[in-house]
Amino acid sequence: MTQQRRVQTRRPTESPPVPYPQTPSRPADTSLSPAARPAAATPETPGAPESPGIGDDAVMQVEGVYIISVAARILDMHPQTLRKYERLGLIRPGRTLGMLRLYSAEDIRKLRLIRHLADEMGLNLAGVEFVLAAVQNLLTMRQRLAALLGPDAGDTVTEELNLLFRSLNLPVEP
Amino acid sequence: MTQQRRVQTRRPTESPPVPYPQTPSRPADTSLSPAARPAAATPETPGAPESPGIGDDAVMQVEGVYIISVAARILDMHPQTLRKYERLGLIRPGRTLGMLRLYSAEDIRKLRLIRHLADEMGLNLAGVEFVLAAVQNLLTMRQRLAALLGPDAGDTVTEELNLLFRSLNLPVEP
DNA sequence: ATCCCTTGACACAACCTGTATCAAACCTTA
DNA sequence: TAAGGTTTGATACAGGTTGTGTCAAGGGAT
Repeated sequence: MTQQRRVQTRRPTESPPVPYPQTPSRPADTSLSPAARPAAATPETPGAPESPGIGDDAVMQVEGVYIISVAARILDMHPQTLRKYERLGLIRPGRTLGMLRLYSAEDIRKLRLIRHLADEMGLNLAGVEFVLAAVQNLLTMRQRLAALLGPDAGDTVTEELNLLFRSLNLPVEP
Repeated sequence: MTQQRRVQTRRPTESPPVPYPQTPSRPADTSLSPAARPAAATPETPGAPESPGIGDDAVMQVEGVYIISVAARILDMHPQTLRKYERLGLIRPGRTLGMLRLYSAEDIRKLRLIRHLADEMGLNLAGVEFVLAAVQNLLTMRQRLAALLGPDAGDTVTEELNLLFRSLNLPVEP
C-alpha cells in the first residue's frame, strides 16, 4: 500500500501564531549607542561579565553588551550559529552604527535557553521557536493572572508556574 | 578559530524530566479485551468512528478502538510511523491477547496533536515529546489551581489557559 | 488450507543543522 | 597612509534525523 504522506517541505521559520494579549516589552530594541563595546580582542576571561572603564563618557551603560565574538566565547557557541539564529528570527541583537551585532545580557540569557533546548533536549529550531513563544506567553499569562486575581491568588499561580517550569527543566527565572 | 562545539549525539528519547505533581490518570492502560476490533479490512469510510454490531457479546465497548491499519487510515499516517512513535514512547496503544496494537480514541486525539506539531509546525520528535509533556503538565496545573483557588478564580485560570492554548495553535480541548 | 493482516527489523532518500570557507568592508593601531 | 584583525553576508558541506519502503515470519478468520 503506497500512502505517500503530505510532502509539504517544513517551514520552521514562521512568526509565533496568535500573539497572545501582550504587554509592550522592549524599549524599541536595536540601535544602541556605539560606545559600549568591551574588548573585542581579548581571548582570556571568557566569564567576565563586564570590563568597566572603557568608554564611559556620557553613555549610561545599562547592562553588559557584547560583540559577536565575545558573546560566542561566553556562550561557547560558534559565531555562525548566532548569526543563523538571528537570520531565523530566534534572537534580535542590537546593532552599532556600523552594523555590528551587540548582544545584551538578556540576549545571552535567551541564547542559553536556546542552547539548552537544542543541545541538551534535542529540539530542532522549529521546536525552539515554539517553546520560546510558549514561555513568553506563559510569563505574560502569569502577569495577567496576578493582575486579575489579586496578590494572594497571584502568588499561588506564580508558585505553580515556577513548579511547572522546574518540572520541564526550563532555566527561566521570574 | 576552530571551536568544535559539543558533539554529543542527540538523545531525543528521554523520559519527560521531573514529572510534576501528577494525579493518577489512566485506569492502567493497555491490555484491553481482544473482542472489539471493528473491520480490519474495509478500505472505505475512513472517517466512520465505529462499526457497531461486531462482537458485542459481553464486552463493554468503552470507546472506539482501532487496529493499526484502521488507525493509520483514519489519521492518514503510515502504520510504520505509528509503530515508530510507540517505539520512541510518544504513545502507548493497548494490545490484544495476540499482541495486536489497539488505538483508542484518546490515542487518536494524541496522534492528531503529534501530527500537527510535527507536520504543520515542523517540530522534530524531541520537540513533540517536550510539548506533549508540557501540555500534560499544564492541564494538571490547571486542575490543581482550580482546586487550590476555588471555582471562581479557577474559571479565570481556565479561561487564560484556554487563551494560551489557542495562541499556540494547540488543538487541546478541556 | 488460503488469504489478509500484523510484527519486527533493516535500509534509504530527503531534509535539517552546525560549521567551514570566502571576498568585501570596517575599525584600530602603527 | 598602510597593516592587521574582525565582522558581515553568502555559499557549501558532512553528519544526524525522519518518514517511508521492503522483507520474512507468524496469527486469525473464513
